[in-house]
Parts: sequence; structure tokens; C-alpha cells
Amino acid sequence: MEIKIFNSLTDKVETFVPLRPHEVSIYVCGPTVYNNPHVGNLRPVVVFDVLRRLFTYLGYKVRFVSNYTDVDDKIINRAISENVSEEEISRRYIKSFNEVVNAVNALRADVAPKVTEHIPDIIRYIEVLLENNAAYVVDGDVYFRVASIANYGELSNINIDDLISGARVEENSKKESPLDFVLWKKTTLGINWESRWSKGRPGWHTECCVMINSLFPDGKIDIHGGGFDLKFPHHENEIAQSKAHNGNSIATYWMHNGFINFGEDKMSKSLGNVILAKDVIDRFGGNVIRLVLLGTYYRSPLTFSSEVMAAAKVEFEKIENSYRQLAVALQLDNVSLNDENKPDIEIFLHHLASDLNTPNAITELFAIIKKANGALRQKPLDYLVLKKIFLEIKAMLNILGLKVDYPLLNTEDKKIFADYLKRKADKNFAESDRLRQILMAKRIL
RNA sequence: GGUUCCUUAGCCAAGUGGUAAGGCAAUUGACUGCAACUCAAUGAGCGUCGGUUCAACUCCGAUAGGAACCUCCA
Repeated sequence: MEIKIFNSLTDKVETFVPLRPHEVSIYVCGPTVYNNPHVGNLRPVVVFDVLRRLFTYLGYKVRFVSNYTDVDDKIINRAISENVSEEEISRRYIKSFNEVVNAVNALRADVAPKVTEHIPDIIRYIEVLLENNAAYVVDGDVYFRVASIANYGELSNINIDDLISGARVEENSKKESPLDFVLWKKTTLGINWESRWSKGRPGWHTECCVMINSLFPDGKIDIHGGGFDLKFPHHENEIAQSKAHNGNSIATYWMHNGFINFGEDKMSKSLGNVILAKDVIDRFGGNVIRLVLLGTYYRSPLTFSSEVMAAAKVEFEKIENSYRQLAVALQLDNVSLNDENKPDIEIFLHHLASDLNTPNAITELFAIIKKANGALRQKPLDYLVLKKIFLEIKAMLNILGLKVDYPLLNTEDKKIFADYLKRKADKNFAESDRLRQILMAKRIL
């Protein structure tokens, strides 16, 4: 199946062509681990998780890397204010981040590198940039020379002259141009390392380049993802560095997810008063937040509110009920829940392959759910149809990363169910209600 | 100041140059021993103004409102 992706680099929907046949390499900028993740942090996690699952389902060998930025001013400031090490801060919030990733049922990255594990690589990388005359040293700082590469601004569609004229008054006059950015920052405040330029630490923009360079052949990947805000300057600078270092622009396709707006909870938007991912997950569960995040096209802004969450909760329960009833019905008739054949979910896949149109894919899921509910009320039940639908829904849920459980019935369960039906038929409602309670407690009914 | 983007029914949200998917909520009805689940029916002409076109919600321009980036926030 042909996969279409909106490439932020060209601002066009393009047909995906991998660097290597049947393989896809994806790198998503991960979190700066200085705080507990908020709802906004979940969006790239979920969006790129679905992208990854789609590629996997379509038979690609996927290599998915997402980093932790564990060297950063905010981490250092936090470490200082709490009087603990940066490592302690990072460890705490990496843990917090992964708890959230697990809670929304996102697959863990194949590799999740940390900046602190790549310092020698970073230093070597900067050396090459210096050798290539794309960087310069001033008083122990190293800067990237933006003027050394062609087409700076191509990703964000920014004209260099506009940028310069719009640039704020630079306090740092050491740079040749206000657009130049720090590769290595001389400092003894907070965590730092020795280099031949100074004691200091790497700039933010270099780490992703270095990790991609270290972890992927030729330092080039198929898809680079991240939040919209990273487009400029972060991703623009990655392209610039990679051009100067490897002569390539680091990624073929760039994908940027939109931001989350807060509807009625607007008061929470002000800084320091964001909605923590954990709080939402505790209240609604990972599946519901996932459904909300996938209910809007990934490039569009998403409105988040308790009303939206409540609606998604109802929707998810619908999915859950139907899927569970299918599984129970099939088991009661001793039909196997497994099948070697690939289910026919072409329309669903088509939507996802159309630049990850998850809203339309979900619409397709609801269409099948409706079909399932109809089939479940047919008498007699058509088990071939039920099984076909069950397997289709199962595949869809899997690709969307929705985790829906169903009970596995043992012989006793089946006996209780048969008794329940019999008592009900005999109009022994007291007894049938009692059995119904048992079945409901086991989530069979 | 520079750049980019958004505006579709009460709410969320797809979509296409040829007369608007889906979901939630609401109303009505059906099923049912009761309950849960479920099913069916009902609503907008796409911010405003103008232009291009046989035809625009979809293209162009203007205007109003909102947002993002240019300041190491997903």
C-alpha cells in the first residue's frame, strides 16, 4: 500500500519512498526531562506511535529512536534549586515520562539515547564542523556558521534577511551573525565536560544530529518527527549541521504535530499551570486520552477540554462493549479467536496511509462497531460474520494502539452463562439476576 | 515589527471546485421481565465582504476574531 506523508520540508503531500526497501527509520525529538510531562507532551508520543504501528503492520522493518534531552538549562536550574544532581533530576523525569508512555500504551523506542551518553560523539561531531569551516570558536564557545550552508530556512520557509531584521537585539555580540547558534557553550555552572575549547556543555541543536549520526547508517533517516514548535530553529539547525557534517539534510520526510489548545480550561494554559498527563490518565485512562489525541488530524491544533474527554470516554466504552461482546459470543460457541489470514481493513489502512488521517480511520472503526452490534443481535448468530468482524476490529485497535481486554471464558463461565440464559427463559428472574451479577462482575456480560 | 497557520451544527471533528463523513450531547421511536448494552430517525450550507468560475465551504483578495514561531516549551 502506498503511504502518503505531508512533508514539512516541501509543504506537500508526498508518496513515501524509504531509503532502504521495506525498512523505515524514524526519529522523534523526545522530552527535555526537567518536569512531569503534560498533556501536550503526549501528542507526539501517540501520533508517532500510530505511524510506527502502521508501518509495522504494512510489513516494514521499523527502527524507532527517540531521545531524552538530559542536559539543559532547565534541568540544571532545577538541580540547583533542589540541591541534587542533574542526573537525579533526569532520572526522576525519565521515569515519569515512561510511566506516561506506558499508560497511553505507546511502544517504547527501540533506542532511547541520552545526551550525557553521547558527549564524546558530540565533541567529535563539532570537530568535524570546525574542520569543514562551518563552525568557529570564540572565547571557549563554539558557534555554527549559518552562512556556510546553502538554503538555510528551507524547512521553516524563513527568509534569512527577514530573520536577521526581525531578530532581537543580541546581547551576545561574539557571534558573526545573529542567526549563528551555539554548538558548545563554555560554562562551569551545572553539569559540564572537558573539551579542547573549554569546560562546558553542548548546545541543544547538536544532540539530535549526533544521535542520528551515531545510530543510523550515513547519518540519514526516513522520517524526522516532533512538535510544530521544533521546526524552527531546532530542526532547521539540524538540517544545517547535517549538511555541513554529512552533506545530507538528515531526513527525507519531516512531520510536525500541532499543539493542544485548552477549551473551557483556558485558565490552565498560563505557564506553570498546565494539565499534567498523569492527572488526565488517572482520571480517564490511557485509551481515552489516546482516542482524543487521535480524533484530530495530527497537524491541526487540538482542543482539549473536560467535555471532549467525557465524550471520548463514552466512545471508548462503546468500542470496548462491542469488542468484548464479540469475544464472548465467539467463545461461547467455541470459535477460535485467532486466524492466520489478514483481516480486510483496506479502507481503514487507506485513511492512515493518507498522511495519518486518524479521524477518518476512527470513523471507519465506528462503522465496523456498528456492524458488529447489528450482527450480535441477529438470530441465529452468524459466527463466520462475527469472527470476521472481531478480527477486523482487533487489527484496527492494534494499529491505533487502543488496548481493549476481553475475558477468556473457562468451562465454568460457560456453564454459568448457559444457566443464566436458561433461568431467564424460565422466567426465574431472581436466579437469572443473581447469575447476571456474577457474569457482569467477570465482565462477561 | 517579520513569518506561518486557523475559523465547518450546542460541543469535538473530517472533507471535496459540482449542492457538507463521523462522534458526543439533545429530541423522538424500537428492542427489553427490569437494567445495561444496542438500533433507527431528526439538525449546519461551512467567520464576514468581495472577486474568479457554468459551479466555491473548497481558488484569489480584503476584513474581523484566534493561535504559533522569530526567545534551547511537544
